[in-house]
Amino acid sequence: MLTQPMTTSNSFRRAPAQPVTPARVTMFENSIELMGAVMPFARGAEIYGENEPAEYLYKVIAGAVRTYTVLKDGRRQIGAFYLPGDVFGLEVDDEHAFSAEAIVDCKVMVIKRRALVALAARSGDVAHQLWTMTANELRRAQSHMLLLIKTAQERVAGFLLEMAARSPSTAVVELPMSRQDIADYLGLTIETVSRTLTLLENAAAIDVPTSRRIVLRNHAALNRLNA
Amino acid sequence: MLTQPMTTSNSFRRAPAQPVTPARVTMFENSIELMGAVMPFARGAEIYGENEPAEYLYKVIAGAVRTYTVLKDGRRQIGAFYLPGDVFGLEVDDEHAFSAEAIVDCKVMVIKRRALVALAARSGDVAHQLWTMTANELRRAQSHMLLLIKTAQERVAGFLLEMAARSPSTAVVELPMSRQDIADYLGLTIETVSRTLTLLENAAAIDVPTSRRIVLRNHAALNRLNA
DNA sequence: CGACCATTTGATATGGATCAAGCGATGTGG
DNA sequence: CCACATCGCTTGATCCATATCAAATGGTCG
Repeated sequence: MLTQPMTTSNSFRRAPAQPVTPARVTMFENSIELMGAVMPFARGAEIYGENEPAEYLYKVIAGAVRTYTVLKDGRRQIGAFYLPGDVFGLEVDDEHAFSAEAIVDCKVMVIKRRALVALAARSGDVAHQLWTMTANELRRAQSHMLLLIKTAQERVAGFLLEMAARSPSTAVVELPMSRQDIADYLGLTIETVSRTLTLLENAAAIDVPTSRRIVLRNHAALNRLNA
Repeated sequence: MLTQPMTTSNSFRRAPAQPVTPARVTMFENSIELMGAVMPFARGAEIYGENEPAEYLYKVIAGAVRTYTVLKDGRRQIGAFYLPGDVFGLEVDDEHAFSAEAIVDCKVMVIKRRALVALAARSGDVAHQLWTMTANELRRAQSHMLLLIKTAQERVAGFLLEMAARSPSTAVVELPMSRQDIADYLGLTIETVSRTLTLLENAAAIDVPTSRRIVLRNHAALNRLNA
């Protein structure tokens, strides 16, 4: 029984886009394929919780995932969004630092961490892949950090450009997440996100045909904002 | 010839405090010792620049280092502070993501990245260490991210607790960095940092006998703020 | 059609930024 | 040794971007 109704559009399939050498990809992907099982998660379902032992790592096959943590006062900070092809939940420690939830109905490949770490001990290539994936997360966290010190316009513009870069089309962004998710990712309120989108629309930088679809009309203008 | 006069207090020596298993430490430290040369850097000197090829990685022996990036509009964001025992400049990519500067006169061990990566390819332990160090950076970046969405009081309290945890004494923090550095680390202005410290002092949470020395009088109160 | 939920829009409040001045420690030259 | 310049820090007054509170709109599903 699913914890949430299987509703609406989970039509967010994309090609993996990891910048690694073909040889390594193949080799590593093969390892994953061998060890991983694909599991479905319903919209809103928890994939793992903060402070739970990190027994698995995960790869998004279809759908979208958010990781987050909740501060003492109830504010939620989203650490990252993961789209098809992205790996998440990779920890060196034995505990997850964030919780993970399915944003929409998802298919996620689940891989035993111990098995992969063991394999890494024998294969330099696998070890290098684990290291690279962690470093990619580090880069992502660092640029997320930079977003958080900017103005609302810069954050929203930066977010849209980031999503566009990860989308099949750099012109149209299909957002799997709600305004609240975006707000919690950017450290803003839902109202400010909404107002800023309206503002960008009025400035002819974007179109918002539906709330979950954003057309980037003027990358230059967005980049200019993205200080 | 030094780029900056050898002035004032660079009396910031601390014991390394990396949470790794003794066996691994020894093994890895030996590798480093073998490959690394200790170099002095004068206060304010650049250790490496953003976008420079990452040929080396570094370990602070004495002093303190900041990494930073400058946004288009001139704002500077400090990525991290590194104290004795900390490793920095470790990249999987071939380029540094941030610039690094000596905050005070420093002694820094410099290690050839290629040599270490090559060693990692043969030694699972070294590979694991590289991975662990990158993961530690990731943790640090993630908690830094969380700081940046908080209020000024929470950020300053969090910063002080972080510094205290890394200090030999958890009660007295000797700050190697200026208010401007702290401000750029916390995403605040120098004025707000100063005001907040005064506020915490008035609230009897801390003492500020000199501007670079902070006495934590009430950890509980600081923790409470650190939402 | 009507209820519900997400999003947008409007009005007001506020925390931190900005602009500006004062203060204290450190170092310099007379 | 003292007067003065400099620099880092603190304090004060005002402004503004974003949060907060509140209401209207719109899309979705029963």
